[in-house]
Amino acid sequence: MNRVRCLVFNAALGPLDYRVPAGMEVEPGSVVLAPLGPRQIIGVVWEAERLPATEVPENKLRPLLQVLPVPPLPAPLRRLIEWTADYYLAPLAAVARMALSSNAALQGGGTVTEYRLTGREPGRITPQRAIALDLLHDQQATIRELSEIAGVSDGVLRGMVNAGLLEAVVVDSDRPYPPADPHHAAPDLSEQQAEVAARFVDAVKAREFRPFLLDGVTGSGKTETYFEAIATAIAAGQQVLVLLPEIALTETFLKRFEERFGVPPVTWHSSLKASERRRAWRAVSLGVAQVLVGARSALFLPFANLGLIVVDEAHEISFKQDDGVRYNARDVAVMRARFEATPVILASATPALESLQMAEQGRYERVVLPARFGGATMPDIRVLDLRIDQPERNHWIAPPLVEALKDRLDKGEQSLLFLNRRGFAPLTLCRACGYRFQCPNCSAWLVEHRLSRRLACHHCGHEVPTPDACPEWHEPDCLVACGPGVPTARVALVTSDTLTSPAKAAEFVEQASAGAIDVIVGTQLVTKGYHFPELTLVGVIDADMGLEGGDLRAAERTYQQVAQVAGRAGRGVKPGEVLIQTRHPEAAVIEALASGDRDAFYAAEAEARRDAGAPPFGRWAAIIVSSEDEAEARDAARGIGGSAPRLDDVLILGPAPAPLSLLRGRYRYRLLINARRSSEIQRVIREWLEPLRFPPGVRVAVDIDPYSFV
DNA sequence: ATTTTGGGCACT
DNA sequence: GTGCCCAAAATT
Repeated sequence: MNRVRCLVFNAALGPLDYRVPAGMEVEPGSVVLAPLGPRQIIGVVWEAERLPATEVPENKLRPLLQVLPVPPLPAPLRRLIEWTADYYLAPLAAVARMALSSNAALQGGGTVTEYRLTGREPGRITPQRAIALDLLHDQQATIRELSEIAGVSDGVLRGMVNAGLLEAVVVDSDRPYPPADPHHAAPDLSEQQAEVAARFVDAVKAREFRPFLLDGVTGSGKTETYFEAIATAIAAGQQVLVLLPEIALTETFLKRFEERFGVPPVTWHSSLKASERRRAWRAVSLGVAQVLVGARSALFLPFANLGLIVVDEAHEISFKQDDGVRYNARDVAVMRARFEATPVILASATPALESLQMAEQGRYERVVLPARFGGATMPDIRVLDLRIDQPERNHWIAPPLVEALKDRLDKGEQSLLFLNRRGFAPLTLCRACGYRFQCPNCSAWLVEHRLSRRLACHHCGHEVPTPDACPEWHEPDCLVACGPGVPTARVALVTSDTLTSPAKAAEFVEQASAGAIDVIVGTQLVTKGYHFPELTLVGVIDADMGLEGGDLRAAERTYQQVAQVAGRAGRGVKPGEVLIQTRHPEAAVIEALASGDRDAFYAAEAEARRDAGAPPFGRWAAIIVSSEDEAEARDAARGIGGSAPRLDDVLILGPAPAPLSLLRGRYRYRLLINARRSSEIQRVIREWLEPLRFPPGVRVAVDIDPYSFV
């Protein structure tokens, strides 16, 4: 009897055993269609040999229906999935699912039918058709995607197909990508760059696990050095995975890649169309995609022949996934490199303390690129004490920064204002009573999107039209948006809300490079990747944001963000200037920034972390309990707290309402666990939670090494 | 997660 | 007995 154990998706179930019918060939990693009750679900064969036939009797086994026409998940990826599930206390199936991230690709090659406007003169035009005609210019996608884009039903679009307004285009999902040429434009490297590149190239040639920490200031030419490693890998017929923290950054990367290799790399991010996703997934799994650049979800793609992994901006906290499987793509990337036996390069101008510590222990090879490439100098950094230089009422910018902005406007140079807060949109409040609008589903304030005249929640997407008056005061026009107060100028907003796609990012870069923008106002996004020669002034609006909050990594993040954004100034021939607004000029972070003493900052930060038992010297974990019913969530959390193990080296805090105590309509409570570096915190939590049972509707999630503390 | 089941209850 | 609602159990 041929029995296999499968991970099944679509369900919160453990592995299930199935019978392999005669004539069907499966092996570990095979993607299969299996019966489950009356349904059919997709699963992966996980174990095929030496299964104990104990628990499920032979006669209960049902036969697998089909092996899907894709290569089995390779052994190194299966090991990675098991490691991730084990380390982050996540269900195996949930992790494995991340590897099968294109349902369409699982059906094999073949074609997808997409539609585009024909440009024919419409005869009968209905309001819905007018909307579609207006919004679908230059779009080509499936009916379902077009109806999403235009906001009309698919019936409208099908009607337009019949009326000849939309035409079908058959797209082959296995059409090859144009090959990248490792010798297309060999770069002119500095001596230092050449040395670094040679070390990477050697590691790729040796095809062994070697983790590198590439530590180089902004503008030192890190990208060029790892491009040489990429060239070596693709010349040897291997695949390369490049992870970037934000999809908005890919556009700059794509340009540089194309200049070096002649063609853009394959991309992977959440806004890919189904047909693109299918094409990329298949090319990766068949081993024909040479270089794939993507966001953290690309990490679990089933590469057939991986030869190198690069994690750029490796310090970025967006590599930490904060829902579903809560993994840190930076760390998992290193594990993947270990299992695949390839080098991995973590590149950053401001490495995470954890990464520096690994380098110090000799577990990562630290590679340093100190000089700014092309002779550009580091900008002058000046600290503005907001307690002395106070901004005008309802404005954020201190007079000296306003003066500096005006000066750049007069000279025709560009400025950048950096807000290190989530979302730029100004807070809308009533000028009379101070009323603020709160999201009904989340414990968060709504922020204004001025273009659409709507108030929106960043967490759940709840939106309402901006009202004319405060609901408490009823005075018309009493609502004001507290804005930055930028002097009259052509201003561009750069946030993850405005740059939602690579195309929009490209448009912004083009405008800014052409000098069509005087002042760029942005959040984290603007801190890296962009290179504008006319940008000579950087203003940091509020360097203190988060410093008082007690967040474990607040100081490090502030340091990283300000150092990165400062690196935007003076990248051309003109020298740059950076003004930092703060209420705490005496804080270690601010002093380190002002004096440019990076080592002093890291030393102070390491000391603080050691005292707090925080990573990399101690370990934290969180247990998050959520339910739509607040009392139910609280009771479940108390139940967990009540059965907490008493251990000498493990400190358990809470339960307390989680930082976002209401998120997407669910009430959340949290317990925090702090333990020594050497303790097996995962085992403790597993044994603690395993015997507990919760009412349906209560979800319990574990976050190993959480990033959001506030 | 989704579907099936089975118990309790009102109604005929 | 039948229909209906809801909670509990099963899904290999």
